[in-house]
Amino acid sequence: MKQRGPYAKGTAKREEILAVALEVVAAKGCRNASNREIARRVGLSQAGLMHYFGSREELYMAVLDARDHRDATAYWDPDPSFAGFLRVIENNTRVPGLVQLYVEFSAEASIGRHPAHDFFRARYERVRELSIRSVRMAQAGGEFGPNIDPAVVADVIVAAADGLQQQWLLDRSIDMVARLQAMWDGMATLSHLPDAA
Amino acid sequence: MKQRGPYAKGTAKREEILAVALEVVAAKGCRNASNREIARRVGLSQAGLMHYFGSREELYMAVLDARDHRDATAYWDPDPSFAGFLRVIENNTRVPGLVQLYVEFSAEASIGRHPAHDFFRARYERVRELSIRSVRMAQAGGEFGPNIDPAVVADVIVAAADGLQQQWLLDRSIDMVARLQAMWDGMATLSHLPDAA
DNA sequence: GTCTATAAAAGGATAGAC
DNA sequence: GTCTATCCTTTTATAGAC
Repeated sequence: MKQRGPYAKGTAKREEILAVALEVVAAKGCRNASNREIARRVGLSQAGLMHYFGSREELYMAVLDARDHRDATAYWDPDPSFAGFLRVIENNTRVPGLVQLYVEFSAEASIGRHPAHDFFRARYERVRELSIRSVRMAQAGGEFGPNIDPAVVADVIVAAADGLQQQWLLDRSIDMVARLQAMWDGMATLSHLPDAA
Repeated sequence: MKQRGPYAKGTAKREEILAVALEVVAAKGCRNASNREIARRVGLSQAGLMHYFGSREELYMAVLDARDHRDATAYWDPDPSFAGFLRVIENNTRVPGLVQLYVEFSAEASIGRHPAHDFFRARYERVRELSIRSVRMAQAGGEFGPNIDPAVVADVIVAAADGLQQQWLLDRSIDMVARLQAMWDGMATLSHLPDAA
């Protein structure tokens, strides 16, 4: 995985910036994190930082994108099921900075003309498709019955995961995985009934 | 309900400020809304605005608090059930500014030392209790069976509602009520099984 | 690739007059 | 209650040297 050639240093620095950005966000929140402080902590001037990421928004998008790629490699790709999804959530409890950034920045970006608006819309579509796929897998395996719309289940699963992350930020004792599991079981049961949604 | 006496004008102005704050947040998002613009739109100087609300955070807390009181009066108090909860959600689709503010500001406040941190923790506790109560009511009425922890259901319901609001901000065609209803039905079904959570 | 310097704006908050 | 005036801070972003 190691980078070679003339870009090795630049790539390493980029990685370092992404990591430090996360620390600052974890400590002060995304709204009150500043490029200046991230630059200072990474041993760069603010202008130096902007050389790597053209704007605050691009930086945060890059952080979240890197996370998604790591999660895909570690959890989704080897196991594109609900169990894999739960592992992603469980892993999130180890990176509170990322959860803080995701919750805060995606909320900020939900306004119409935000620079990251399309980024989050596209991300949501992707996650939704993955989630639908996991429901279909469960249907194929018999865990879920046929009498439920996978899209409805997927939307609710993703929504609950997002909402639980908000709750978890306020109270770290919340067991996100257990609650998602209970919900999944409920929807699975419902899907076997003849008159399900 | 009309205010009398020496505070009538001050109260009316407060109300006006709360409403205008909402418009600005709806248009630019909570992060990029400024006290200056809110003040300008309400025909006040920024210093004048600060006379009513000591800080940006207090203003936004007041907006959300007023909403909660309205919702309680209109929906919760007459009907503290899941149906009442759904009516609150359905009503939210008519006030996108409030949803934007809630999602964005609560995310910002989830950081430890934020001025509104305690406000949101307390609010979450309140909503959670209400939600638990609605599950217990459903158990008493037989819609829910006894084999499920009302707190687990309540947490997931609240989480899904929050998460669906995020989704809805990005895509207004999402039917939050239908999805919450499907989820509720799933948990209800599960609760009748002997081996539920 | 990194810095210095600086722009240019906006932010929240306060003091004190009326 | 409201304004003017002002403060100080902070922000992102750019220009141009090295």
